[in-house]
Amino acid sequence: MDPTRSLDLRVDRSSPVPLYFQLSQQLEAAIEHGGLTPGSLLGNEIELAARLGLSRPTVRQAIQSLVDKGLLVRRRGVGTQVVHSQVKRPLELSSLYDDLEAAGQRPATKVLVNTVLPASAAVAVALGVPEGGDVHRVERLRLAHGEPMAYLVNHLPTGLLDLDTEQLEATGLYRLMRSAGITLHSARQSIGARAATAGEAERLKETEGAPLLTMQRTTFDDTGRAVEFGDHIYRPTRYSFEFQLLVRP
Amino acid sequence: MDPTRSLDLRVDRSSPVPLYFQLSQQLEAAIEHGGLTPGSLLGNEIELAARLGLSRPTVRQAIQSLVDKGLLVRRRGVGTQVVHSQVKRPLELSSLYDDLEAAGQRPATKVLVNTVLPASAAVAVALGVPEGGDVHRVERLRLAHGEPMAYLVNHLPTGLLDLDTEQLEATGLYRLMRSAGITLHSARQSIGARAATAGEAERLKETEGAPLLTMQRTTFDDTGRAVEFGDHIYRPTRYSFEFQLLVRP
DNA sequence: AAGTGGTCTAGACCACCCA
DNA sequence: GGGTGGTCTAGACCACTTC
Repeated sequence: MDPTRSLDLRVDRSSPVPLYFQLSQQLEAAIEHGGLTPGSLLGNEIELAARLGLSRPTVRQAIQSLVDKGLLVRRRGVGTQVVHSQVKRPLELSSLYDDLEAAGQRPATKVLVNTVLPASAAVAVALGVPEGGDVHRVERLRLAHGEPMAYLVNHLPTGLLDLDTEQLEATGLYRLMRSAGITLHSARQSIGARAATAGEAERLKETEGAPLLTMQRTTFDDTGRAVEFGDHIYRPTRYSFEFQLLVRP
Repeated sequence: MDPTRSLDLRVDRSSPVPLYFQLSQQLEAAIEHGGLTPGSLLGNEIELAARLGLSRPTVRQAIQSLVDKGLLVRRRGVGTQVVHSQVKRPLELSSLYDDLEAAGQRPATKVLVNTVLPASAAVAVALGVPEGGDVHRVERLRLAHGEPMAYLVNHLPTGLLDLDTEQLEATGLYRLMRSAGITLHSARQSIGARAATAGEAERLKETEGAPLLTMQRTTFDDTGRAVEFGDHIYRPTRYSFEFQLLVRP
């Protein structure tokens, strides 16, 4: 019992890293690497706090962060248990570029359009800018192994970001935004499907009428400004949306 | 400044509802109803705590829960701000039934198959049960306004739940599971698209080759057991997946 | 320099679960 | 009844932002 006993947990009080974070990282690593097996009960919080020389609230904060990630479950009167695996990561604001890179696909991007033009009505509504005002428009073709995977149309407000075509081909849009100091906060997404038009079919090497996976997304920064509106189509034989959801308690 | 001053916040110490929760509910209601407008800065935590007769950690817990919901943003050295709207709810483990009901569509369900049979290899892997062992299989057609919207195939382990056909037609599977005492914890989803087969087209009143939206989902309870595996197809002209994502800080 | 949130402590009592 | 997590207090010091 109390598998944390054999874990060599320790905190460094001279580190600038918060104590609760040091602890949660070590517990997460132990869960990842098998030191804490699924289903096992952690020892109680008070004893754990005493062993580490921490206060109980600090230990609770560490444990709570792992509960929020779905790695641990607490039951009153019972204890804290490691979730029976299969749970990996909750959904993040995913970037196709990052997804492909994580899958070892070495994505390539062709920037087809990179311009500034007047906002259409739909774009103006999505971004919260005046209709007819200037917005960036970027059209990109994303390829993996030389095969087209997705056709990405994005609109962005002007003045937020330099949209350099070379950078757009070297990385993803989200990384560009983050490195420009934009703090992404939330996004509203809609995923659907429809038949390819003749033009879409040609760009994606599909046939007219072939099923396409579609996504529309508006992304907001932490002040609530819309910073990006995307209208994307994917070849469903090459791409699907995979994600993990946590039920909020 | 400090718009919380005009808000008539109060807590009831005789209530069994936690104080931090009482406070977070009142703040959330104020955000919802316009008492706290987007962008406005809440007064500082210490003063708020003093005004309510609470300790600072309790007030922080209330505020933190709204930060987790994406309604507030904290900035060190600055203060706590109401997010500029447009943010509504983060993604939840959605039930098609609930989604339709929320949209005022009064969904109808036809149970086409409700049986127990040996698990196929794919079902066995998804549910973590032995191949060839007994599992429930449920096939349902979901309709709105008399039009078919989705064809739902679900497999469940036996022994968890009574699957009564009448109840399945009156409500959603998730509600049945919850009322059977199952605590849903997480789900792994995959959303894609493909062309309809002849059989699928007939069931959904589409034509062969028409684009379909597909979802596969495995749902886990809080012990990590797989409690449900679903393989669903949707008519993309009638249904799309809409959701809000929060970026984890 | 002043004000904010971020972290941390050392206690306390309660509600719930299980034997 | 004994042990668990859930809630709560009244302080303290620090890091960061803004002026």
